[in-house]
Amino acid sequence: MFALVDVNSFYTSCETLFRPDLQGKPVVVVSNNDGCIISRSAEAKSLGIKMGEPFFKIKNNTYSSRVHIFSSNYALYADLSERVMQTLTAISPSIEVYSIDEAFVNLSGVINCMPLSDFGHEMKNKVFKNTGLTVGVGIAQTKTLAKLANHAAKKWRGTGGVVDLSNIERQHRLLALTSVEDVWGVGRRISKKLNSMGINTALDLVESSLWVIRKHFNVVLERTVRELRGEQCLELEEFAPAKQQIICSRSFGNRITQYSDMHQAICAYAERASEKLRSERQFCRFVSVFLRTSPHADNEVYYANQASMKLLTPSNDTRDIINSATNSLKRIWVDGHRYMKAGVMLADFFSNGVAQLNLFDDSSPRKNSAALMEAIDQLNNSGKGKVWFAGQGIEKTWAMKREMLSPAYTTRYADLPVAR
DNA sequence: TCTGGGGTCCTAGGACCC
DNA sequence: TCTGGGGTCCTAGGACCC
Repeated sequence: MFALVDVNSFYTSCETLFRPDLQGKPVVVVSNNDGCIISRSAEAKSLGIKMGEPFFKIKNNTYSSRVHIFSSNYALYADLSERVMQTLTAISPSIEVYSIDEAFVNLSGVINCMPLSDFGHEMKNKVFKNTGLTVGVGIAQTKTLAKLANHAAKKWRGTGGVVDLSNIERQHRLLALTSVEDVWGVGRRISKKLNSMGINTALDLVESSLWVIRKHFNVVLERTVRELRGEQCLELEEFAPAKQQIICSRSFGNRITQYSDMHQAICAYAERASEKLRSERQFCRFVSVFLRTSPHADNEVYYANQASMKLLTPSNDTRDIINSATNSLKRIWVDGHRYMKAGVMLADFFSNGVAQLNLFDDSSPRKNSAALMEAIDQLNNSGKGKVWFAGQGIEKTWAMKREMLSPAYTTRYADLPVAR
């Protein structure tokens, strides 16, 4: 048995946690660069504010003066997420952290101690006690069914935020009430195609033949159907598998038109990507850079391009990554565009041990590279100060917009809330 | 004026091998 | 006239997730 536990309106709840005056009011969090709505309090939802809606479009709506808006504060959300996960880890056999605000919990053996829904309430109460955040809990035989149960726990107040789907009849009743697009793994495209085949509810999907699903779609959807039937196809992944790619990309606060600005941005992204790579204890051989103008600007020529390089030897030295990223940038930069976004992608990873020197590589690996990178990472993680490579510059005129950012309540001494 | 930032998996098709 | 039957690896693109 699995439980899926997730925090209600996670980002928004993190914000109101430290602003009790805003509880019960419409609150939203917008994406990086203050672009789109990405989290809404219940009150904001009932105003009709949609997920993913561009912020500038609702800015001047009649209700907007009543809505409290926050820029994304990932330092805050990541810290609170960790506290939620720690609480769940402490009381359950094992968990898989699935995203910043949700986890699958392994419930094996729990049934010998107490009814599963009681355990669900216990998780909910413990998380609330430790963090002040409210979670929803869905319990079932497979991950996909647990997701469905969680969905129901959110939707119907009478459930008290916990739904146990162990009972097959209850399962079928819920399947009949759920439309296919609310099933985990069924997105917009597939649900449209399913609808055209007369498959509208999750129950329709469960009752359709596996052969037909496999023929018209693929093995992924077949697995979803099996999971909805109670056949476990997806395991609990307690330990995150090694990443296959690392991307660092951002939209710019203002459009970039100067090469020197773009060069700075690419250096900054390359540096951040290298940090992530080292924290994964990996070395990469593939470094790619992309940039693009706005796809929404009708009166401008759209330009998007990407270039990549293969390093002769796998590396996680920031200097190597910056070198090859800026080399690629030179090849795709075109004057005269108003660039909106750019990024750096790393791939083709090697673990420490298998990094092998290239027979024909003239340049020997950099001396003391590992020690230097470790020193930099330690300085930057110590809270004592920040060092960076000169390429990214000091005045980052291209940096993203975060005009409504809340304090780093839990991760910066100066921002600690004061209790009176 | 203004539209996020990450990821994964699968499939089809091309190039190549014997 | 007539052209097999296996494979592998790589890439691009499409679908999905949060």
